[in-house]
Amino acid sequence: MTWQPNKLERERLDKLERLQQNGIDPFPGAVARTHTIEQAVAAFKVQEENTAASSADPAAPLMVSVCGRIRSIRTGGKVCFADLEDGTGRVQLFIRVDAVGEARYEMFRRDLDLFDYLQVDGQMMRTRSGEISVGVNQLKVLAKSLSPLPVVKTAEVDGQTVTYGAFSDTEERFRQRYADLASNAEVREIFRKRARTASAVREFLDGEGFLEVETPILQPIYGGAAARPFTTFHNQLNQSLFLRISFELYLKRLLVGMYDSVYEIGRDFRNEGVSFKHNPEFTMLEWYKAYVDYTYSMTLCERLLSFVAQKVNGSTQISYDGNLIELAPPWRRWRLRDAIREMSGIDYVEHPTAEQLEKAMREKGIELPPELPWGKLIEKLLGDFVEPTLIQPTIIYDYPRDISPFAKSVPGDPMHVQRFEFYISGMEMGNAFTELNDPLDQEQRFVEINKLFAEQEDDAAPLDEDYLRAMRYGMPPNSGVGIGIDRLVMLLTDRHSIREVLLYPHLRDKGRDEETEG
RNA sequence: GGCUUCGUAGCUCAAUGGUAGAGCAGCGGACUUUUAAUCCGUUGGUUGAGGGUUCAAGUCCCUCCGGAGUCACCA
Repeated sequence: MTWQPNKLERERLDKLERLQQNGIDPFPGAVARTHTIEQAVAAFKVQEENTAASSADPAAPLMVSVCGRIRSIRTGGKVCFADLEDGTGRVQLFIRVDAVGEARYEMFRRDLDLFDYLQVDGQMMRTRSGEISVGVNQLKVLAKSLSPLPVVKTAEVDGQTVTYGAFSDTEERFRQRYADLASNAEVREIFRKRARTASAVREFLDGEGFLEVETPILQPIYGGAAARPFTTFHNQLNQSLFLRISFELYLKRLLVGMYDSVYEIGRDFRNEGVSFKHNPEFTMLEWYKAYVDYTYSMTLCERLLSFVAQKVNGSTQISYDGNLIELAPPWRRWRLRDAIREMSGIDYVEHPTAEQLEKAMREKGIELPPELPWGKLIEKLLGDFVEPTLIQPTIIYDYPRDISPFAKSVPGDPMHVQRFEFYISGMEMGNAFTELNDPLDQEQRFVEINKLFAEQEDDAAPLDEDYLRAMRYGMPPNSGVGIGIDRLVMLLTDRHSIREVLLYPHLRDKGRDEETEG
């Protein structure tokens, strides 16, 4: 134990001791709660309405026992007010010395602190100013809070809620997420929405006849996306393993195994830089469905996001970064070539080699690292000129073949494949193909992509022979989609950093020196 | 990884190179319907860490740690 209590904490330790000396267990076990705070308040309102309607004899007092954390205290000589909060809401406590007795009243004033957990028994009532409260008859400490949380106060000023002293230090909020959650109710709401997002996705896909599956996170060969992996090691098997960078290849094997439609929601790991939209581990949704092509997937994406937004926020319209965004179908569909031509003035089809396209881009004054492959140049045009403008949901489709090794060609167009990405608020939200199911073509693509990588002096993903073997048994035509769930949650909660929608975003280690001391 | 910027009391923030401060919280007191409760009094600091310049450093310089932003990376 390396805890060195600060002055405030020592004060609380003293109170803890006083409670114990008075025979009070500050961390008792059993709790008899009759209502959540939300339930207690709701039941009281119902009772009030009934009483008003009947205008007969006043109803018997509504007795409740509620539990929660003390969020604020306003002490008086003979009467105290406090706010108690649990996971469902907040209610005021009205504590009179005559009701709880001198001893308990003094205990409350002297030895209880903000953020202690409390059980109170009493009747629901309204104070003179009309505030719904619990008129407390008995109170019991459930858990002493030894370290103080930030004290947040709010006030109504000109109809606006103004917050004072909110816990807002980004770093500490993420390092001590528990304190962030305890202190900031709106942060708790983010993760409720996140949970609703995941369950809405499942509800929708289950309803469409998809089967939810789980595939390996530890993989002997990684693949299915363009990313550097994390590596790890299995001691007993004496085997190097990779944390998956996508689910793609394992899910498509299941189509060979004759499941028609499968999906997985889970964690991907990519050993790359972090940014407002990148975390080393993130939650991905991928689905694959047999006998359809990417036009079907476009429709399903539109329907899925509308459904999820409706479930999570009660509307297909969302407000993000000050923009009103309509998720209901149909979304704009824009061919990649047209989008780039229109926004950048460059028609890459007229510059069909990397050398030609690079020259055209440099003539436009675009700065480029040397020797990018053709498809990467096109991605750069997309990222620089098109992506930031795509505020309303937009499906960009038909991508260059050389950066899309798992997508089927556009018939009669050797340059393009049946791939689309959809963008909302300038952010890539999903990536989809008509999946390549020709094992000979797939092998050729693997070879091509590895060659491309070799030229870039980058590590290519190892060739997955087993995946090719699976495909040789026969894979039905199909289309698959990958959607970043974290980014979707960002959209639905109007948060502009992925860290805000991850309970424990990755942060650099801090204070290692302190640990080595002990 | 590059560049920019930030790090001061438990929390939110001040402080021309010149005695480190405020509000909230805490502690003591007053108050039987308060609500950012109010009123009186009061405690609280290795200014992220280390070095340097200076008579004097929270402030200027260097290194390191951490955060944020941005660029790069992200078949």
